[in-house]
Amino acid sequence: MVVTHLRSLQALELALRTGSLQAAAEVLWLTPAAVGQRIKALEEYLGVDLLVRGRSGLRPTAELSAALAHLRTAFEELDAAAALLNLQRGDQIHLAAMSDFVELWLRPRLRTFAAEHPQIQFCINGEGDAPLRIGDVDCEIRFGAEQPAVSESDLLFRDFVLPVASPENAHRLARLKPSERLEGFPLLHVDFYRDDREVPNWSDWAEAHGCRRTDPNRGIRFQRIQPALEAVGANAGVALCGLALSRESVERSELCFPFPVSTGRWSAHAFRADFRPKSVVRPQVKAFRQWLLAEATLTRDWLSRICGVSEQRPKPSRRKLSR
Amino acid sequence: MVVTHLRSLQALELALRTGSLQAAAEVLWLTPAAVGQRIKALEEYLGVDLLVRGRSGLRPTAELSAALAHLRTAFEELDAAAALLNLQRGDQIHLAAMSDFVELWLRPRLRTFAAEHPQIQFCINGEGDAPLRIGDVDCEIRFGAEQPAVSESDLLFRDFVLPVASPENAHRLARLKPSERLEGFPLLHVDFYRDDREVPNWSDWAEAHGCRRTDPNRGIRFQRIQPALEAVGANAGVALCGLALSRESVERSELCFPFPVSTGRWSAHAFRADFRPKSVVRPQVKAFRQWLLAEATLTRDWLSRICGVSEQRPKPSRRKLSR
DNA sequence: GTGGTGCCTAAAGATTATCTTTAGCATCTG
DNA sequence: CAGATGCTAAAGATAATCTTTAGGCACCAC
Repeated sequence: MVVTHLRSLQALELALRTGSLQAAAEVLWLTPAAVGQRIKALEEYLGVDLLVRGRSGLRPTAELSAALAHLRTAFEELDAAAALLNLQRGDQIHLAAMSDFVELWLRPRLRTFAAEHPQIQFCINGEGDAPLRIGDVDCEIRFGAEQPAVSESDLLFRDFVLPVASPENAHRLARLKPSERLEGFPLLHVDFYRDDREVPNWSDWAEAHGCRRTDPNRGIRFQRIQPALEAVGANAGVALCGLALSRESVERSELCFPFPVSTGRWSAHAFRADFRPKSVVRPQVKAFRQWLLAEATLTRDWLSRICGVSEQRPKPSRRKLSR
Repeated sequence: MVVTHLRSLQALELALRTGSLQAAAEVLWLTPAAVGQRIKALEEYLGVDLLVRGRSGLRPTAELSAALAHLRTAFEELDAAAALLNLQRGDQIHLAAMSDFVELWLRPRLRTFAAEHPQIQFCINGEGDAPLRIGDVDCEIRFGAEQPAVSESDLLFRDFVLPVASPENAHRLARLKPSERLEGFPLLHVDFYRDDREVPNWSDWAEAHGCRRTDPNRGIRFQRIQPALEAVGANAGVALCGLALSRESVERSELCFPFPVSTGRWSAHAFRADFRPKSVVRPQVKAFRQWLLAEATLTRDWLSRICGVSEQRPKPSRRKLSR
């Protein structure tokens, strides 16, 4: 009187709807083998074959076809109920990330991930496809020091900070002797890196590289990277800023280096992703994390190439990221 | 996009339909605690209460009530599909048992079990509520020796064999000296016990108890107990037959003992129930087994009282029979 | 043919989910 | 107030379920 093998029935219906065990497996976030097992378990229980596995898709057997219509509507109804209950929450990933990171780095790259996983919805800092659910962040991305207390913390990349300018300004500065370039030139201050012990402010930098400048700490201050870069682009001055989030601008030569790359410094802090342990078991989150680390590696490698000096590699906190 | 927590949703819907976790637990063949856990797991996943546990039944919360209609139809459809797939097989118990045992002992007693478990259907020797499925017997009941190879074999009870007669004949015989009672009196032979080394035939019995009788092995022979007892009841003669299946006849004095009970013998063989290992895990089968053993114990105890001599107790093959 | 690819299956072991058990608490009832 | 009834909590046991890895089979291109 009570239906058993609910998961088997679900796999069965989905396999027929999608046309293959593989496709069903993808939707169910399982391996194809698992889907086959689900179905086989039911077939063995009933002692009857339910699915004809042929080339060019799957077909229901005669025994099944009578019941198939009921199965379809049943799972349609369940989908409807699930939608009302917001049960598809599993497909939603909630991020909290600094807006610089989101706007400059994450959002442009996220398109590739979204293309591969159309059903996954994001809620980033409370906005996005997925509705906001307070206190329910799956992953927080920050720029800071290691926090040993946070178990599932991935180091994405450190930043590489050096003077940057617009092409015009860089060209203008290039005509001056390095030691004279800053004198009288407007300096932009990015407070984003203020707490990083390795990142110099203009005063430190000028002194370290024998560059003359009066009142090196005066000038416009920016809390965030993006407005600072915009100011740089608007020829407002030269900024001491990290490149990690600006690969595209650098590659399009919108952002230039008025001083040798060797005058730059790796940050002590790094962009890090902290995953909630409870979230990290979800296959959707696993997939996102895997993708995030892969993208971060690309950025890290690019940075290393740019600055000519390999960043000290972080000890990779190896964790199973498989499905 | 794919519904998770199917079992939780099932428990939820069922709890609301039946009005209590307990009732739902019974239908699901679970403990109430398990049903509560299922529902709670979903509530915790969603971060929302779904069920108001109040006195006088359960109520859905506002969050749930919108989805409830969909859940209902979903599980109705699943029930329909399950019916077509014969998925309710779990509620069917298939028995193979000697017809004597079925007709004389099991069938009258089975009413009490059926009353407690209305949803369970039986298929006994191919007949009954449940459709026949060959090669799919959950339990076989036989009269025979222990078979060590059969793991899940329960000893129900041994038989106690002694001369039995109808009230009339018993009364008639009582007027003769014990040693003369059989001479000229028709003897009925029950071949049911033929292979049992402990059960005497009339020849053995007559000799053992100093009872004169010419040609003690002649007379009508019966393969089964029931026809033999019917013949006894029809005053066809006196039979050497076991009592285990005949409690009701004895208690209604339809079956009498023309000789002292001390002339009876316990059978070496016993009525045994062999459960298929695969079946014995099913809660329905567990429930039946438990009931069967309890009923068997009643019969064994009654037999012991009747014959005044305690049967040697079988070593109880202790196995977990709990839900 | 021959090798490659896509898709399903098999077997094993690992990992979870799920259940039972036992105890506890609150509410209702006599 | 004692006793029932019904839900909940925590722990441990059990069983379902998944991943992994390997292998088979059909199809297809070369």
